[in-house]
Amino acid sequence: MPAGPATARRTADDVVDAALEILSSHGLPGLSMRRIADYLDLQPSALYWHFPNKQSLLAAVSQRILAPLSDSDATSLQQAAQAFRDALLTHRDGAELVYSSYALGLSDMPALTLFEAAAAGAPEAATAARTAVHYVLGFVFFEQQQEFAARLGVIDEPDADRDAEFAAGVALLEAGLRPGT
Amino acid sequence: MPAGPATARRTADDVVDAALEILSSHGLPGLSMRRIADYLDLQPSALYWHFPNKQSLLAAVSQRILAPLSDSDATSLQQAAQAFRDALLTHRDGAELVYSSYALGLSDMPALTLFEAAAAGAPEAATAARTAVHYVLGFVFFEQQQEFAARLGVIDEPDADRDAEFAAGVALLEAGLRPGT
DNA sequence: ACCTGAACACCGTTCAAGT
DNA sequence: ACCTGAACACCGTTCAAGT
Repeated sequence: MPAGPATARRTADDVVDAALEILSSHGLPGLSMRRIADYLDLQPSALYWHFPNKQSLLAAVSQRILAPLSDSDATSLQQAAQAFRDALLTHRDGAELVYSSYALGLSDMPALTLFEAAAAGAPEAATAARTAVHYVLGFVFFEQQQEFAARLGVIDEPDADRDAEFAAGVALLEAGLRPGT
Repeated sequence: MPAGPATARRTADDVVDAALEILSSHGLPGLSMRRIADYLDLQPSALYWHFPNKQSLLAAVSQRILAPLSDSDATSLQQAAQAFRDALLTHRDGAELVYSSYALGLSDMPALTLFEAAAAGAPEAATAARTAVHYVLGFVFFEQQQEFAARLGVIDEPDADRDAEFAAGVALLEAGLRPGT
């Protein structure tokens, strides 16, 4: 039973770990196959044994970012939206990465079922769930791009009341769901 | 007064024209500086006389995509959202391009003022306008990515009732604005 | 089963130099 | 004022070959 770095072979999960690390440190534009390989002391071509291409690697990263949503016990749209946003904010550029993978049909969207459950009973539950997904993804994407721009000094300051602004948008959706209240 | 292609110098507007042409034919991933230069019979480096970098060129493209909104006479959220979506759908990957430029703070967002005007009077007009911008941008981004995936055969068919689904989301926002109706 | 090495066809950007 | 030519430091992906 040999040991040591010479036999330290990697799994697909190790690759996703490395990608998440690089995502947080360099952002989505800096998340290259070559950088992931470097981080794992591998040649870039080695990654193509674990994943057929970069998109499917990114889809696996997306799934991992959204994994915490499985443990969510949200019972209202507000709680579900907050849990979704928290998961996206955990890694730099999380919203953009998740959004692309989802739109390409390469990963499913656990937030959708969470939202549907939270809106259950309302006549427009399905529409509200989809609308909420777009809203949260869009809001956080915007939020994270602003963080990046602020770091570069391109724009002045990140908005102070982002939590309140986020909640206000969700409240509007909730109000639309219960027209008589 | 010399004539002919030897003196056919280009303006920044010509560059934006070329970029829009390439966006529609090759999509955002295919919109490279080198391809734009090729299209204009220029060296890639020539573009850097007209724009300091690719991001600012993209911001100019974004402004042109949104230009039709200035002529809009929308008086309801529904009308404003429809005009916004139409502008984004006019060019392939329009939503993604506009979204990034906007989030980076490189271009302003005419749809915001359009939405605010349409929601004027309601207590949550400002929040509704921002929420609607995220919703429309997110919806169309998703829609255009699905078109791309469908073209590749990755997913089966584009959703049939996208117009109705889009309108339903907007209706939900409008209902949230008028809680007693 | 998992990886190396080398290659292919690309990128954005800079900068001296031309006209 | 507007552009060329050449270079720099990158990309994703393929594929034969190694262990």
